[in-house]
Amino acid sequence: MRVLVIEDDPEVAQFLQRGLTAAGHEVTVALDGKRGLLLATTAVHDALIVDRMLPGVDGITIIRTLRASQIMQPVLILSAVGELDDRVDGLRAGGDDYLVKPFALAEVLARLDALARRVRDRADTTTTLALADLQLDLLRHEVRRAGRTIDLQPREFQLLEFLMRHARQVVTRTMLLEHVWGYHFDPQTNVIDVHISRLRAKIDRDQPVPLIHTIRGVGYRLGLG
Amino acid sequence: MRVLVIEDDPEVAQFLQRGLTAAGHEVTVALDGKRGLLLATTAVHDALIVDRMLPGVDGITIIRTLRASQIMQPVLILSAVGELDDRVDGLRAGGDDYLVKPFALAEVLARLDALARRVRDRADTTTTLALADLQLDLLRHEVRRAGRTIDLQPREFQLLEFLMRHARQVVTRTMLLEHVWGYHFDPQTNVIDVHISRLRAKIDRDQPVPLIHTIRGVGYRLGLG
DNA sequence: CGCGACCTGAAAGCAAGCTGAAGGCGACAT
DNA sequence: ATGTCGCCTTCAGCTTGCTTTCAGGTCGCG
Repeated sequence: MRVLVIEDDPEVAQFLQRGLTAAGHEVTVALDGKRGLLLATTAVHDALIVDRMLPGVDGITIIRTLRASQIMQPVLILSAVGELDDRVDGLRAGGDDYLVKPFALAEVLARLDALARRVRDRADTTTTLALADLQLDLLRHEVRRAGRTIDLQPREFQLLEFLMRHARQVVTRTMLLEHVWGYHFDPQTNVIDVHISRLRAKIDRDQPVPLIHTIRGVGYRLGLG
Repeated sequence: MRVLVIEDDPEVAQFLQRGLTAAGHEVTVALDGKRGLLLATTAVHDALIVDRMLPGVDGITIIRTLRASQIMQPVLILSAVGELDDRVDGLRAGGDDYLVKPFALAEVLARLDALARRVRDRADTTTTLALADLQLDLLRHEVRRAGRTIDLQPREFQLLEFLMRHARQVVTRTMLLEHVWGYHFDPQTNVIDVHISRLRAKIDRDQPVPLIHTIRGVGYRLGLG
């Protein structure tokens, strides 16, 4: 696991570097906020450990900046004892966990593992789209509703995939034509209606709760309610 | 900015009322939780200041109830000193910021501003139009008033969207004909009246505060008062 | 190479429900 | 008091979307 440590206290920094390296992680250390931010945005890491108090760019600011740039690596925040407001601010800014100095190495490792696990879980779900009791496995090319496997035609599968990637949002006919059919014009036929109808027959038929909803004059929406 | 203060200590309540009013805000005070919840759900506010400890309905309960009803006004929580778990609970329940007694007026004002800014930013990115307890989600094509989902016809939706994009402004009949109907002439019928009527029936019926107002001889205005 | 199964998209019939026109009533202002 | 303006209801026409059927094309298998 590649870990970036942003910590200005050289003693703490070295302690972390040694401990984490010994535990089999690959560690990069930044001794001030500016350099830390640079490394965080340019190099690749699996997790960040950031001190709350830093010279130059503040720890909270670093997290905020990263989150604003859609960089979602897990962040473990370090803080001096008893800084109550810090804790709240840190978590609000997008930190994932909090550790108060002084801390034991074992604790750092444990929290790091927990963060990594959380991220991994998140990553696993990217090959699988899910909504309510409907699941779509992209790798196995398989669709399930309420536990039953459902056979879909290629076009139907594409259609459902697009709908699930935009779950709960309204999807217009134009969007469907563009992304599912690859048309950049209106074919002047009711292809969409037909395939929605076929998809409905397989997904929603015999189900107590329909998932495909028509928004008259606009398009369709996949979701509850 | 309209602020609802829910605080049972009359001294603190008065302190806030005076200070906020002096700073140009419009302040409503509720001295107990029950009345506070009533006001929060019926009247319209830009922000709430809620005491953590209240007789009757608890502060955390109020927040939870509001959030469950999809009322997302920013909430600033007040709490006695050193109640650490409270702070966490409050934020978990959906509070936006925390202030520990005793506090300076300047701090209240600063946090209030910060909350307002944050909410404004949030609104920009989620493509959601909001006015009072009325929300219009363009992405999901969904309208909610006081937490209840409302079904609108396409034309009604367009009409409401236009009104919300010009909230608090007077919208003339000509503007509506042009932007909602696409007419560049007067159809000599009462189409607008009809649809305003239908919209009112869905938006304002059974609501304590009407949002659609007629400006006789001019047009309509969406807003309070 | 030929046959058959199957997928896809077009067309037509049908049902639902949205829209806009008209008329009567009520409210407001002068 | 009276006229004007706006509100609400009704109703018919028509748009919109759903479903079924059919034909062309493709792929796989023998």
